[in-house]
Amino acid sequence: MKAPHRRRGAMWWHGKFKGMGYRLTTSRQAILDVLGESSEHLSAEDIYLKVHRIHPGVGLTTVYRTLELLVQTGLVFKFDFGDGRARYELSEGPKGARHHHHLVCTACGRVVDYTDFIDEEIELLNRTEKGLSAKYDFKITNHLIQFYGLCNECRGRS
Amino acid sequence: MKAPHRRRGAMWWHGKFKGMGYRLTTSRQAILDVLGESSEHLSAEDIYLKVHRIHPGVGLTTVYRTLELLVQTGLVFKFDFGDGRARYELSEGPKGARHHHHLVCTACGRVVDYTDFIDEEIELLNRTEKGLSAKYDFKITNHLIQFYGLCNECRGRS
DNA sequence: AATGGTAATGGAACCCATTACCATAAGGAG
DNA sequence: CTCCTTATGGTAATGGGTTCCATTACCATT
Ligand SMILES: [Mn+2]
Ligand SMILES: [Mn+2]
Ligand SMILES: [Zn+2]
Ligand SMILES: [Zn+2]
Repeated sequence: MKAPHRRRGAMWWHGKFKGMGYRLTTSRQAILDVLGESSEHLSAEDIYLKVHRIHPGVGLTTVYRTLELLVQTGLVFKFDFGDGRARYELSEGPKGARHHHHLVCTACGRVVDYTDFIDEEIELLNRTEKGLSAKYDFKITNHLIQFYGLCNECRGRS
Repeated sequence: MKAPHRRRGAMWWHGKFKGMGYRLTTSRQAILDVLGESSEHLSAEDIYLKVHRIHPGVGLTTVYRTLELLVQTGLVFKFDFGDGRARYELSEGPKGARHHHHLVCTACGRVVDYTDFIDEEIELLNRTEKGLSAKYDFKITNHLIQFYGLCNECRGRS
């Protein structure tokens, strides 16, 4: 049941984490694990509940604190899809192959990950980032791209 | 003081609004005016206060309701820059020349509008939107692009 | 093993932007 | 003017997210 190859994945945080002077505690491990295992867009409470099933001692406050920390260090992305809560996603797995953008249905809230067309996007993004960095003297570290519209189902009724 | 050329601008909502069966009331006018006159990223309360100076009768609730309506009809964009409140911006003036993207400093919250490099972006966006529409059967109506980083000032201290 | 200082934690109190209510005031068609 | 729908404002409630503070876990030294 427990995918054994996860063990490998569990390692790659270690470096980045302790490297920045933070402790890799059980709670933090647990939260990272939950994020690593899920392919959905989890809210803080979602994560809290999942973590809670295995580590009932972990409090919601710690989840919030840890998430903030993870976002700060760049390990996790924080999104706002318009329902009142923030959503979190591991920024990328051991192999940096998870980067993607989002497609959001403004009617039902459905969110679709997509990685198609990224090649061209990446190319342009890099150029744009470079240009913007220079012109506005910003050190750009990240970007957010989301498309909004109506999914097939929600379009199915005038 | 009152820019008289605004009169012209005030007209173009009329159509879209009444066309959709909504009344163009004084409150709504006032809110649209405030949005049209400001070049900043106003929060609901910002708008409320500005409107309040001229129309003390307008309540905060109405501001929220109106903003939601305006967002729904596409007249206004709603943004989340990471401070706890939503920000609103007229989607575009009479001449559709205001569309822009954002550059956000993750340290101090500064937000910069930019319209440079948009040409290429638009080109790619259109292609991407077309592709995504087809592949995921989404009717794409809008997009959001933001770059995150550190502004010159915030970078000025390790 | 005992000690001491710092980082981390949990639970409850709190904050505050946004919503839900509900009673009242317009707007407008006939 | 009358009836009916839409819009409004004030206030109470909601609910994610934070702050506080007393308690623990961690780690390096005596
Ligand atoms: Mn995603
Ligand atoms: Mn802007
Ligand atoms: Zn939908
Ligand atoms: Zn800054």
